[in-house]
Amino acid sequence: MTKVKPPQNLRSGEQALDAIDARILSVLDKDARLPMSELARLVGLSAPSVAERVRRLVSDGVIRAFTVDVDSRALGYQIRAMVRIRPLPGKLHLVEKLIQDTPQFIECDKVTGDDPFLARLVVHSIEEMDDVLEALSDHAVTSTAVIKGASVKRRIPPL
Amino acid sequence: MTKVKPPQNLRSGEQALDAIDARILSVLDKDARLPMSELARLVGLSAPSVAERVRRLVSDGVIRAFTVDVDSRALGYQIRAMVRIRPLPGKLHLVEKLIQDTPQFIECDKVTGDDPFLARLVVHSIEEMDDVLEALSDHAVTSTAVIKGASVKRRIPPL
DNA sequence: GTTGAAAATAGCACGAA
DNA sequence: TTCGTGCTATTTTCAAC
Repeated sequence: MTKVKPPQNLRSGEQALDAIDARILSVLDKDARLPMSELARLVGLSAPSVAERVRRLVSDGVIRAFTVDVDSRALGYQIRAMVRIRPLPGKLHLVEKLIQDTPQFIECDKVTGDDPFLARLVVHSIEEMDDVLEALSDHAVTSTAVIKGASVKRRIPPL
Repeated sequence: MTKVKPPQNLRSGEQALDAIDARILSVLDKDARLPMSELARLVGLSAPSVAERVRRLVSDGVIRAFTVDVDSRALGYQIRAMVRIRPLPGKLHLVEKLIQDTPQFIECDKVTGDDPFLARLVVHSIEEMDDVLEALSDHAVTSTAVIKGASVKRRIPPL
């Protein structure tokens, strides 16, 4: 039996992106405020064409939003950490709500495995980190890994 | 001895953001392509004023970039996972390079603790996940937690 | 997808609070 | 300093092709 690469799994009703869409995404990923006129120049199309393509990428859900990359350190949050959170029996939903209501958790995924939550935490100081984690300690066990740096900065998936 | 809340830790030469800057960040976080004129309307200032503030936020490094939030699922990457990666002795840098050279890893933090790397993985299928993880298996031990959903979608830190 | 015109927007200089 | 006004250049949008 020959092993074959599976085809790209596209959601129903979708078209694969062509090379120009890929370039558009790549350029917008670096600077989403680029004027359509210049984006057009970069991808070798007219401005109305790229504007239409961008609109299509948005309505297709490929582009979920145009947003800003905010540097939490520039805001004084000098410590970042990834926190694995394991609620005590019966406390899953309470803990999830606590996480959501703690603004220092700027991201939290629900995952499989021993620890149902994996959250990204930003704090100004070790003391603040302790405050946040202690607030969970009656309801969950946490494992904290301080972020020392990034090997891969957020990037778009291969197109 | 009285315990006091530490002051907000600002980087040297920086000013705290005022309420209007906070609103600007909050609005741009939702739609970074908003015209300055409308952003101005939303925060109650004139267009040149907000444009100047946005420029200042960029040059101060608070806004690192304007970018797009791309939905990996809309691109066919139907499985996301967080992978903890522990290189075998002496293979730290080799493994880091392997991660960087694997485009399905769309993010990777270097963290303290038993597992030096924590990476976000997107794949089209379980088979593709196996391919990616197997490529690491000679040089590292991995622990994979499949993402079932998000409790907290990426948001900006409290201002 | 392209071109060209109209409308909206951004950028700049200057004045006011 | 920080914000507002008026002008000009650029950009976006919509039409027709």
